[in-house]
Amino acid sequence: MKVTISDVAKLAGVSTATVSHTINSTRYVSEETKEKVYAAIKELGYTPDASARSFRTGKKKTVGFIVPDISNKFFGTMIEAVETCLSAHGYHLIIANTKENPEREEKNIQLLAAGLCDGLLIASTMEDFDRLDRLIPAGFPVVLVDRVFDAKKYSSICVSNFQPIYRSVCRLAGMGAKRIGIIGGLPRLSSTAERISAYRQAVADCGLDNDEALIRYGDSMENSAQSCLDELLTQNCDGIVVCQGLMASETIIYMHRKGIRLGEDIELVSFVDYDDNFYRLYTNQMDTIVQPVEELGRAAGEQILRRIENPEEPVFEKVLTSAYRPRDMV
Amino acid sequence: MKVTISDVAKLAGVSTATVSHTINSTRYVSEETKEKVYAAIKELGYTPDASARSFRTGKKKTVGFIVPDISNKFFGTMIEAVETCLSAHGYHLIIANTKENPEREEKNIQLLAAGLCDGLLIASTMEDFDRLDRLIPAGFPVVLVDRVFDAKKYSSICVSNFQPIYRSVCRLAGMGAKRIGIIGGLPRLSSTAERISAYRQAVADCGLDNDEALIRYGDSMENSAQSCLDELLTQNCDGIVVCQGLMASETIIYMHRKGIRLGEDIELVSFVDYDDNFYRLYTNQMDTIVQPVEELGRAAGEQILRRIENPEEPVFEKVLTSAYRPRDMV
DNA sequence: GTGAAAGCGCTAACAC
DNA sequence: GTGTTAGCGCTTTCAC
Repeated sequence: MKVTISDVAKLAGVSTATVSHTINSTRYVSEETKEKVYAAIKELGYTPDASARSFRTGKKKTVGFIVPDISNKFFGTMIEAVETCLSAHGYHLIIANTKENPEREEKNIQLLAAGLCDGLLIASTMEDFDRLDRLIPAGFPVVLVDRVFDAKKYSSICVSNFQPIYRSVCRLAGMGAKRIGIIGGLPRLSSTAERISAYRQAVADCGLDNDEALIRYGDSMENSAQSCLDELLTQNCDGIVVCQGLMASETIIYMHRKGIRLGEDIELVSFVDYDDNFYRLYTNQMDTIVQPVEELGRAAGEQILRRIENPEEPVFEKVLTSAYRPRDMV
Repeated sequence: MKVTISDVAKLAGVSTATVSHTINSTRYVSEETKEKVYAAIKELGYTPDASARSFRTGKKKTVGFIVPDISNKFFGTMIEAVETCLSAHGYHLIIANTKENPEREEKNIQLLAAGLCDGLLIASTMEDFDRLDRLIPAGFPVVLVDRVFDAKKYSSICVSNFQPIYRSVCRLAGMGAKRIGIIGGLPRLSSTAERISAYRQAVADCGLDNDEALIRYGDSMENSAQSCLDELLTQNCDGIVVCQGLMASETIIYMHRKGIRLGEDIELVSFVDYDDNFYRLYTNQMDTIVQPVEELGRAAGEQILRRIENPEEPVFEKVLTSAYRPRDMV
């Protein structure tokens, strides 16, 4: 049978209160009493029941993370950073995968906010802030990660998207490109919107061909870049900007297969995944943009812990910056 | 304030028992009572408290997964498959990252087994089965994943490692290689041991150079392959077998940098990560071994659910097979 | 077809 | 310096 705190108390000849205070260091207990308690605990092999404890205290010591795509290296690395931060503070991480599906996100948020976690990290795939907002109980600690909304209701950690894309277009123009295409992520996401608007502005500023057909959207999942590339090539692109790591590697493979040489037949700039070996071989043929994923994860972890332990603090927003890496000079 | 089941009962004019039975469909409730209950729930915005529920029932509806390296694509894909399976059955996934550190594994197992989860999936980094075994409360549902032990105490899902490595060596020999090196993973892991023993046997069977200096071990983390490769090249290897995906991509990059041509200057076979674009460009220059990661994750999820819901079933062992992909004929 | 009430294991307020 | 005890929100047995 399960051994409870009263078994320990009985064997140690003390009250349950003393046992509780001993193991939690929550009030003074004399050395000799402590020893008796620990001896009893050891003898019985007692472990405090975590669910009784969270029930009683209302603290679960867990944080939920709503992720759009676990198997994506960008989020995998982020999850790792989040977990490292949380476990250092005695918290556990519960993962929910949405596969960029708003319905799944909806269901998961409800489930996790209903007493399973103390707080929620959300990299949302929703277009509509109100739809997301409605799912969250008043006062429940939430931090938005990577994808944010105009409404500044929740704390957020994200990466600035405007500058690197603007610069990409300018650099491609500087290399002589005239018709620059762009492959964005899901159109409904804030990050995509920001990137596309940077693209438009740079195209205008640099006096390049302004053509809606040059703007394509993928879904950042497997095999979504290919059709975009087909379309862009029929538009006679001489430069391409890709907004996401997985689609970047698909682009490189596509060019390879078609015998199109990067940096010669076509110029490429792309967001790439941090620490993915794939890109190491192409850094002399294309510019890359690297997001500070680990920092994103760490900051998200720190923020949600703050909100959990101190819910009254004002909303906090952090915008990190990506590293723009011009191609290596050969 | 928090709305509880008694608030609902009061407003609906019924007992808490009826509310509970209504929302759980656990005994007959008349249509009109049901309606009253649901109306009250809606009016008050009631959500049953998950931790009270798990406390009461003893069921947490969560499974813990002890993972050696979350950011590794192999495990990322596996986690995704596990999560998909669990969430389809109303379970949540709690992730703990060990970074191949036995102490972290020890701590995490204790934490997760102490009332946080209904069961545990473990891809262990331990060498010693007893050390692992001691951490697990009697009767606690556990399924070992990917890395197993000789003691058949727990159910397990793994991939056979012998045959693909044996075949690798034979194929390289068939291409004329005489001095075949191998880069294994962490020496303490069952998977590594199995692979190295397959290598040894094939080397003997094919009459190749049998030289301990040709056997190197990496740790499957970033930048662990390089020093192994340096050593193997000074041994005048003409064929190399790499036992892990991340180290495989490092090997390819290494060869690139040194100007060593795969399939010409040196022959290569490697375990590669499922669905990683990186390898797509090299399938005509090397043989690849692809493990059924998704199936591994799915099977692990299914198995742990079975053990949770039916703990008396006998121990179950499943061994999946990897796909050996000879290089593409050009 | 429904209600009353016990009690899961723990923490913490109050009492001494 | 330690003990007594109420009660967290829910499920479930027993009773009618």
